[in-house]
Amino acid sequence: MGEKVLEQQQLEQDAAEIEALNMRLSWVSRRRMQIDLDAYGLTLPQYMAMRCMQENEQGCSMSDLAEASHQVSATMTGIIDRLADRGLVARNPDPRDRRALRVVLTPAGHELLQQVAATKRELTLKILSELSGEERRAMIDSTRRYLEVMEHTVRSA
Amino acid sequence: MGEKVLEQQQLEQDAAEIEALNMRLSWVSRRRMQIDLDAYGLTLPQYMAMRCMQENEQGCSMSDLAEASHQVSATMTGIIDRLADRGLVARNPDPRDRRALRVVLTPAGHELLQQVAATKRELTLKILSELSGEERRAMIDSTRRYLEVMEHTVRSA
DNA sequence: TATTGTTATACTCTATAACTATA
DNA sequence: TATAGTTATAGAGTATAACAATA
Repeated sequence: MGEKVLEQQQLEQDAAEIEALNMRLSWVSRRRMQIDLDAYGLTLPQYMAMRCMQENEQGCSMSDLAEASHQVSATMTGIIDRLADRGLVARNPDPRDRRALRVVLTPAGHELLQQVAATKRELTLKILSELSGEERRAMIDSTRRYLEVMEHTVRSA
Repeated sequence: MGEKVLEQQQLEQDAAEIEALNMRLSWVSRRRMQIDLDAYGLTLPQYMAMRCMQENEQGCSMSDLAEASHQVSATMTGIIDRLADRGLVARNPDPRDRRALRVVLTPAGHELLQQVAATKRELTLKILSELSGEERRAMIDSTRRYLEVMEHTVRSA
């Protein structure tokens, strides 16, 4: 009975720990984002859609938006309806394809996203101020590494 | 112009990086949990409620369950209704207080949770097998540290 | 024929307000 | 009077299936 058995035990123990931490992290980070967005009357799917438009100056098709948030396009219709009702986004025709749309942020939409960003930045800086520079780097590196493997398994699922 | 300015720039840059990573992590870990649960026809709120009962042998009151998932009790009624319809949980009377309930897992509920745990464990081990023991420890430590500060800011929000 | 997007429908989660039964 | 839980109601997100317009 050797190192291999001990190694396996350690692996199982780490797995249990990772699972517990991940469940809490999943909850708390979702909760944290929702708190940030509540103040602006935005839901998470709405924010995700707006961020997608922010990164594409020429706008996004409904299919683009659906794919970016891993949803079917029928779901996206309702989300964009509600954002459009509030004047945060607009459905423009696609000059290249008369079936498609170019959904874009309105000036009000851009303005709102900037306010959200400022709020989030303030809270992030508050968190980070409790950590040393080294701790921050360690956190960033291991989070990135963790994401890599996580995203790999989600994609292949 | 000295170290302080450079430090501040580094802090801002780290903040931007943390925010981007956190958003992806929030999404991917939620997605990952949902994939695991889909196979068993469970939603995330249902699973959270069942886990709460699993950790309390004598059962949970509706208020306990609501508080644990940060929801109002009226929301919990619907979630427990659906679990009870499937025979996974049961509403028992509380002998101490005739207003209250002791919601418990049925044998079928326990059985299902064990199947879910096995599935999750298998995937977790697959992820961890791609990392060295040192990498795993680093990940666990920094995730725990990250959670600490995150949970602190969520609680105080 | 295939694709883009919407409509119709149904289910789950979420919250608020009104209510019943008990403490 | 206060608390535990449900019901009624409304709105948001999610998916599937059927559909219109266009490619």
